[in-house]
Formats: sequence, C-alpha cells, structure tokens
Amino acid sequence: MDADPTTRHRRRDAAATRAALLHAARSLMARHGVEGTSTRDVAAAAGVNQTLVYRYFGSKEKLFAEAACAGAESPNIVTKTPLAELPRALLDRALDLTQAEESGDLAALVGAANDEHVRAVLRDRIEKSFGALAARLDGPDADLRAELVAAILIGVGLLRHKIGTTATSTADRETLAIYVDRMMATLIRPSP
Amino acid sequence: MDADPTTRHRRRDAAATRAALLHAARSLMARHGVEGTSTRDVAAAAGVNQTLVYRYFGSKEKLFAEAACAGAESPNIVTKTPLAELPRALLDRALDLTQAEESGDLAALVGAANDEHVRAVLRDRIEKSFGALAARLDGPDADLRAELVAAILIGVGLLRHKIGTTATSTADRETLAIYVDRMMATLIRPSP
Amino acid sequence: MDADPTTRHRRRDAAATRAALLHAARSLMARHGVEGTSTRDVAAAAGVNQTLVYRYFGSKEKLFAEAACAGAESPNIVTKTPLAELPRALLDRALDLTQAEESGDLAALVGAANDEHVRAVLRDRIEKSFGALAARLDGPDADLRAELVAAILIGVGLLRHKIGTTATSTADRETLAIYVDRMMATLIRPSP
Amino acid sequence: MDADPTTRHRRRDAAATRAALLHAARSLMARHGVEGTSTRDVAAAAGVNQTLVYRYFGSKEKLFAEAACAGAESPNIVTKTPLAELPRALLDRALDLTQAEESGDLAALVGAANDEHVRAVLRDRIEKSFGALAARLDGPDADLRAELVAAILIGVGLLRHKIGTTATSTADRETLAIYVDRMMATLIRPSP
DNA sequence: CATGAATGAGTATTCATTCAT
DNA sequence: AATGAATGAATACTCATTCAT
Repeated sequence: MDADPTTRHRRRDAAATRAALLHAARSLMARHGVEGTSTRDVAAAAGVNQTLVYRYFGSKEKLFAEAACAGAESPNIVTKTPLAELPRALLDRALDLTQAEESGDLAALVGAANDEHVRAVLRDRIEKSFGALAARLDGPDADLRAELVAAILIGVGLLRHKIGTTATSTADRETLAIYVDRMMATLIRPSP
Repeated sequence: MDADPTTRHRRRDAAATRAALLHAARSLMARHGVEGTSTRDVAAAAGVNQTLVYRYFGSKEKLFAEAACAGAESPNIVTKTPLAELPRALLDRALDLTQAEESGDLAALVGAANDEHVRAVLRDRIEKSFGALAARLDGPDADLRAELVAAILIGVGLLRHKIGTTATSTADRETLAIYVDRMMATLIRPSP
Repeated sequence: MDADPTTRHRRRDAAATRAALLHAARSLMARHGVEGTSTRDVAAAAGVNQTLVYRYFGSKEKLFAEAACAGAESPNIVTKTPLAELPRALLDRALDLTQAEESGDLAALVGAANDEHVRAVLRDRIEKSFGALAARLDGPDADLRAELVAAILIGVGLLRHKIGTTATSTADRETLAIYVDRMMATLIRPSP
Repeated sequence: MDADPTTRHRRRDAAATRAALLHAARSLMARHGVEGTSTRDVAAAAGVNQTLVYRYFGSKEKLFAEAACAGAESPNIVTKTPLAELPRALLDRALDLTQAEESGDLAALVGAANDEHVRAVLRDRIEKSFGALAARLDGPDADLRAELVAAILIGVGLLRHKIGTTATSTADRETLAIYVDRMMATLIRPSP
C-alpha cells in the first residue's frame, strides 16, 4: 500500500498523518506535560514534518486539546458493565498502560492538564463519561459519587504511573483491586 | 515599615526574599505546572528581581524542588489525629486553599509534577507522610492502604481545584466529607 | 535580483545564509574575539535572523570552530611557491586584509583563540599548512622551522592589525618585506 | 603579620588586596581573555569579595587595563643586556611562564587583547620597551626592527603556550634559541 | 574596610509559528 | 500534500555594577 506509483512525497495519507500526530501528542503529553512538549518533539515522534501540526491542527494548543478528547469515544465500560464489576473493569482499564497511551489515560491527562484548553476538554470528557455512570446510580449525590469514582482512578493512576510511590507502584493488581473495589463500593451502592 | 516608598532597592532581607520566591513558586506551579512557569513569572509574583532566583536557589529546577518540599514539616495531622477523625481532618486541609498555597497542597503538587526532580521530592514526601500513617494501621497492606488515602486526596483535590468538574467543585464540604469518610474508612479500618 | 524591497523574509538560500554567517563570524571574531562576539552580533552583521545560527551550526561554538577552519583550503602558497619567493608571498597574503577576512587570517584567528575549540581547530590548521612547508625544507628541525615561519606571520600580523604599534603599522610593505624576508631566510635555507 | 589584634575583618591590607586582584586578573586574562573572564572569577581567584574590584579599580575594564601594564617596569633586559646576548635573554624571559604570569607575559597579553583599552595600554607598553631597544640599534628602520623583535617573541609565545602546535611546544629551549637567535640577529645587526 | 543584597541589561538557546516552494 | 527557510518572542541563566550595612 506504499507502492502506489502516483504518490511521490506522500507515504502516509492525510488521515494517517493526523492520527500519528495525535498519538505522539498523547504519549508525550502524558510523560512531560503540555508545556514540556514542543511541536518539534511531537512531529519527530510521529515521523512527520513539524509544520504539519499547523496544517492539520492550526496550533499547538488545538493539537493537544484534540489529543485530550480523542479516545474518549468508548465509555461503554461505564454504561454497560454491571455495577458490581465496574470497579475492577475501570481499574483494569486505568492500569493498562498500552491502552492508556492509545486512548488517553485519565490520570495521565489530568496530570498534564496545565493548559486551560486541555482542562476544559478534560472537564467535559469526565463529566460526560461519569455523568453516564451517575445516571445508573441510586440515591442522592449521584453526580458527585460518580465523579468520586473518577477521582479514585485519577489518584491511583497518578501515584502508580507518574509519582511512583513504592506501595502503589509495586502492588499487584489483585491486591490493588481489593481496596479499589471497597472504596468504590461505598460510592456505587445506594447510601445505607 | 515595609511601605517606605523612597526605597528603590527592595528591603534587604535575604530570608524574606527567599521565602517570597518559594511562596510564589508554589502558587504558580499549582496553577501552571513547572514547565509552564518561568523564573520571570516567579520573580514578578514575588516582587523581586529575577536574578535572585539564581542567587538563592541556583537554578529553576532547584527552586521548584525546594518549593515542593517546603511545608511538609507538619505531618502532625497524620500522626496525631485519632484515626476516626482523620479523613475529615485531611479533607479539610486539602480543601483549604489558603493553607494549600502556603504549605504546598498535595494535589496541586502532583498536578505540577512533570519535572523529574519535583517528582522525586514529591515521592519522598508522600512516602514519609503516609508511611507515618501506615505505621498506625492494623492489618495487611498497611503501606498500600495509607498511600490510597493519599490517592483519594489527590484525586478529589485535582477534580475540585484543577479540572473543576461540576459536582466535585460545587459540592459543599459537608457532603463531600461524607463520601470521603466512607472511602477512607475502608482503608483505615482493619480489613473485615 | 537580490534587492527586491518587497520581500520581508530574506531570500531563501540556505547556502548563502550559511556563508554569510561564517563570513560575519570570521570578521567579528578577528576584531573582538570569540567571547567578545555574541551570536546576535554575528546574525546582525550577516543580516539574518539570530536563530539561523542554531539551525545551521547548532551552537555558537560550532559556528566559530567552522569559521576558524574555512579558508584553509588554499595552502597552495605554501606548497607551490618557490622557496625563495615564499616569504614575500606569505607576507602579502597576511597583509591583505580583504583576503584575510574572507579566508581567515592567521594572526586574527590566533588573536581570537581564547576558546578551546577554536584553538584546537587552529592548531590542526597550522600544523597541516606548515607541515607541508616542513616537507620542503632541508636540514634538521624542519617542523620547528616551518612553525617559526608561521610565528613570524602571527607576530607581525598582530602588531600591525590588532595592537597597532606605530612602526609596524605604518611601515610600507616593501620595507617590511625586507626584514621579514631576512628573518624567514634563516629558517628556510638549510642551516649553515 | 596576620596576627595584628587590632584588625578584625582585615586579613590583607589594601595594597595586598589590590595586588592579589591584579595578579588574578593577569593570570585569568592570559588563559581566557578579557571577555572570557568575569569579575567574579577574578575576585574568587584572588580570594576577595567581588565588589572590591570596583572599590579599587572602578570597573572591570580599568582592572584589566592596569593588569596589562603592571610588570612592565623591568625593561632592564632590553636596555642593559649586551645586544649579542639579547635574543637569548628575551627568549628565556618569554618562556618562563611563572614570571610571565607574575609580570604579564607579552604573548599572553597580546593574545588576550580583544578589549580596546587593553590594546591601548599594550601598544604603549610595547612601544616604550622596544623603543628603548631601537635606540640601541644602528642603521635604518631601527623602530621597526625593534618591534619585529617583539613580533617574534609574540609569535613564538603564542604558538608555544596558547595554540600549542607540536613542534614549537615540544622543542627544547636550546634548539628554539638557535633559531630565534638567528632570526633576531638579522634585526639587531646593522643591515649589511 | 569589607560584604551581602539587589538590579537591569545581556548571553546562548529554544519555541511556536509563518512563508515560499 | 509536504518541506525547508525564515522569523520574533520567549526561556534559563550570567554579567557588570550599585546600594546599604
């Protein structure tokens, strides 16, 4: 598919270039934050020319804003998983770094959200995803309780993958799941 | 006696200048992250000349590393508060923005930790503070459970003060305390 | 076709820009030394944007190192000129300031060599150029005698063009040639 | 002489501090040039406070200008040494690095003379020292011939101590003296 | 006499961004 | 569609210099 004789310069089509830039942006953003990542870094990681950032996204800020939303299109976990299994499902997703880089890990994005645009995108994204969870919760303060589920994921994800405190980083997933499940259960079950 | 308008040069008080720089660094770091804050910004916020950053701290990185440590000297809450009252005490401290800026709010620091030096300082700080809590916990995985207490504070703090999701930002403190208390209780009480 | 006043951006000619920067660097370096010349000065003298120094050379040091090399590609004088005529030929070249600025005058470079990188380049350059002369000399200490030929050119060049002592600066070239010829003759002729 | 009980802060008297600064300035200037040496470097090398540069010399430029003249007060070599022995005497002085740093080696100063003030001082110094030699020379162009004696010292000194070309750096002094003697002889003897 | 505190202008270097091809 | 050339504003950091004690 690279041998199309009509393309000379064009190894990748536009869509692939865009996607490569978004992927690189997400990955670098998780590690170094928005301000700590240059458009040159992103372009280099994507293997394309720096100016294509501007061709496809208009500005650095817009690139990162779009990078922060992309991947949020699969909130199926939140809406489809039986509530009893939800904590474990969410934890698995949060701890799967590969998927995290692909689809934009919540904790990584929160940790990188020092840019107001990114923050706005992220706010919307969280409210939409966990708003869907709130709709499934009985009892009072459903919105708040749903957001607190997100808070746990964010806190655990940051300690494990960004700060790297010993216990949280080295705990095996099963052990971690026990405590996360207990914490989230207090939020998901209707108040006693 | 500080308002004498005839002085062109600032009051010559090394300790006060250092402290002003640290305070400004902590405040800006919480809002814009380390990479998003310039030494000029810090100096301007502190009302002192930019070069004093270098006179007193040697480099931007060292300034922020020290800013991330400072304030950790009061872990009395963690060690002295009765366990039953600890969740509320920790939450109060985390939500008190004034004190947060003074003494280095945990969530704010985590959100700004895109710099490896800052991360290292923060890791040590968390492990020391919450290691002291772990020592008070009965049952297995005390270290992990203590760190998860920190995770909750970080998650809630970031949602409320940095991302600003609606429910968490607007919840009154009493309501928030109910759920935080329940979550933390599952960690603090010996496992059933 | 270079004088079109409607172009805001300079003519896009990478080779010309590089060359202009090298030329400016050599010229300023001769007058103010490496440490005394800023990249802004160089860019301004070349009429180009300062950042192009970094695009084309990577750093100030590399710019000046390359400036110190360039021009050494014409050691034909040393290898081709009959030995009897060599002193005059070398003197003419050393006193021709126009050519000196173009191709990197020996004395000027030596006078500017307070940077270790520049010194290294210059050392190699002198050893190569005057090593070729040594190969043509009969008798003992050929290498040393060849380098002493260079020493004379350096000493005379510095006194005449940099320090500006009266006699050496105002002497006409013919008179100077008499004495330089005598001095060099003692080096070039096989020892008696 | 340090135990005077009436001095508290004053380890060195004013004259000693001045001298220490001049000594340090000369030494650093020879190695890194004027522009490459900061007043802080000088003060540190002299073991005194940086501001004393301004107390004693008024400015960096004046410090270095004075450093460039100091030490020139012993032109006895030029005036007293029998002409036949002069080349060797001058060479010995030029190659004695210890004395060079103390009294301001000619070549080192020339190599550092990228500052106009320093150049002016140096010009005067050379013209005075070697003007005294000119007065002893018979025949035409005495001034020029005397300056060319200086040129040889400068060229040899720079190659040997600053650039470090192999032959000149490694030659033993006796061998070097042979050729320097021959070169200078063509200048000192009345023209044939 | 000596020193630490403070300053503003400058340095090398990198950034996001635009132009021309 | 894609690329190299060019730009101006910013960044971290250093300098020579002055003030206050």
